[in-house]
Amino acid sequence: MEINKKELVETLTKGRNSAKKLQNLLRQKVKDDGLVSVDDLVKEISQSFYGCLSVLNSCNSGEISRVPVSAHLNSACSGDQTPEVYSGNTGKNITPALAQKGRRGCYKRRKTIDSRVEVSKTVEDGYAWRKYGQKDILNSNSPRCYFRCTHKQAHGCKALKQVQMLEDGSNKFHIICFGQHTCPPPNVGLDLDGNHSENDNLLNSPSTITRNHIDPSLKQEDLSNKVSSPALVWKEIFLNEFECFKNVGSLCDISFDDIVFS
DNA sequence: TACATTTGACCCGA
DNA sequence: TCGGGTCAAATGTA
Repeated sequence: MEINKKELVETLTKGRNSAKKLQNLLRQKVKDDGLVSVDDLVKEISQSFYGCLSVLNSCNSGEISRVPVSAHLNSACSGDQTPEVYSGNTGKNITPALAQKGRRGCYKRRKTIDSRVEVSKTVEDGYAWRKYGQKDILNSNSPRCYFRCTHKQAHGCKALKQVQMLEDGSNKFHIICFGQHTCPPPNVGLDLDGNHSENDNLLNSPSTITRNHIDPSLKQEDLSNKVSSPALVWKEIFLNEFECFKNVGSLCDISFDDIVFS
């Protein structure tokens, strides 16, 4: 496949710089002055990453580890691609007890085409997630955990996430994301220049997914692996993104240094 | 007290 | 029919 590597690097760089602008905006509590809005920056960031993913997806070799399905550039930030989840009414009779309690498990099965799949060493992504279920999966020793955005109530955010530990000994997680976040972006306290932040609410957030949520037995081990600074969190996120791109054969000759940080 | 997690029940769809 | 996704009561935690 032929991929415009320069375009990918430029798009990633643009996204990264936009994130930095957003950080400065939010940190200084600058109100929308008409020059550039927070919403615009968030949109720009999302477009940058989705743009890269779309390029990769369009050249899908079958070896891609991160697959943004139905996520092309123009629709990625529309916020309306969140799948319809709950049917609420199937027309079937329900027992009085159920009618009184409200129906449970009433939903439309998610279509995988509305999902984004990734394999990552970390489960943290900066967003606050609330675990709403866990299931043992057939022929799998690792349970699958189900998360929804903590801000579902406050902001009506419909983002969902499924996390399951891989059984290949790689200590990585298979993550499936559904829908787009409509809540404010994650931690703005991250210092993109590698400095410590005054507002480190990412690591302190009780709702941030950790390995403990997937496998409580990792609790002790996880302490030693805990990221020590916001800057490292950011770097880790970026390296993870980059690792995804590197998994595509023709991109292997791009180094992380090719992404110019301003 | 408020919010998060656990866990069994319930339902859909393959 | 059964595996998987979600609900919601019970429980835990700060």
